[in-house]
Amino acid sequence: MTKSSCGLRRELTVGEVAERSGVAVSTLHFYESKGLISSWRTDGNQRRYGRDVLRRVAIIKVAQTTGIPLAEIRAALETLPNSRTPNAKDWAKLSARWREDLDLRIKQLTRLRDRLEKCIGCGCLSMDGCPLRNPGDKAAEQGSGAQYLKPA
Amino acid sequence: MTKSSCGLRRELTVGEVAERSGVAVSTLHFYESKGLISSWRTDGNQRRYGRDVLRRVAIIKVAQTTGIPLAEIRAALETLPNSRTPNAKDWAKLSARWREDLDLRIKQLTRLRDRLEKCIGCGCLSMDGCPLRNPGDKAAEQGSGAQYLKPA
DNA sequence: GATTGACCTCAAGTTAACTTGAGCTTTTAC
DNA sequence: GTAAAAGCTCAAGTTAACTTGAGGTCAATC
Repeated sequence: MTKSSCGLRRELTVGEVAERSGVAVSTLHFYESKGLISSWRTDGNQRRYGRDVLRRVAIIKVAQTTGIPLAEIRAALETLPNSRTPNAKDWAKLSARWREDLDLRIKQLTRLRDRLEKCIGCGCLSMDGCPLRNPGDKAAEQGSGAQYLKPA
Repeated sequence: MTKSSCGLRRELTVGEVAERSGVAVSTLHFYESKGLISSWRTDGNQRRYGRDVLRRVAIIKVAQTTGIPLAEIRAALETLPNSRTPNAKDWAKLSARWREDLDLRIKQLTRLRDRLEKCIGCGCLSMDGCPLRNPGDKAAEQGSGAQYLKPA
């Protein structure tokens, strides 16, 4: 902080990124180990980040609120160019990708809500043919873990 | 199955419940251990379930698709009377409770989608004041685990 | 120049929601 | 009446997404 009063210093330390992005240092290490973000090292082996890491982290967190697992987020982030700093267009593509997911998820939840309204009071929920139980409930059928919108 | 051709036999074995509800036997054991469902035992120590367990399981699975954790689901299920078999009104109350959650969740996701649209392409995402990052992002700020709609 | 705070690595712990497995008992079916 | 199928218990394993801890280094400060 004292090192330079220039607000546009290029490199960020892990602590700075943590503070500005609101995630723990350990989480940043973790994300890096998972390939979600990247850094380079100083002579003393300390991580340094480019400013776009802040946006990446922001995106990661936003995507997570929709229920998208890190693996999916990682895959999406990999579509960003890593030879150059991603520009507005690159981010917009990502945005579009998730917008679809979000739209789908919203649609699913809305349908679910309407069915809930219709079905829960009646007897059909325990029957095989209940619209609440059956189509659209595929995700729930598949074993463990948190469900989320399917990649496609 | 052969024991009685009467479709309305009261008691269900764990295997029957598993088959009809689409969850594994181990999952039913697990739910029971977590207090989400209950059963009584035969002389031979085997579980027997009332028919309403099917509805409970259905409800559990439906609630899970919205991202509600089992602990929350359990709490909601506890509002059901356990002295008697829940009736339509009881289930309707549950329905209402989750309907609110669903509405909220849908609203959140919709807002998120709109913000994503507006923000991701521009530079604000990396800034503290970005509407995408800040209000409504409380859930994401709080450490680990899958985020979901807050109980209230 | 020494102390203190920020970093580093790597292993292990944590929570949710289950699944798998071992070893043993009950039922059902032929 | 016996063998296979279905159950039971309890412990341990699994995945995701992190956190915590131990033990050691780097760097900014008085």
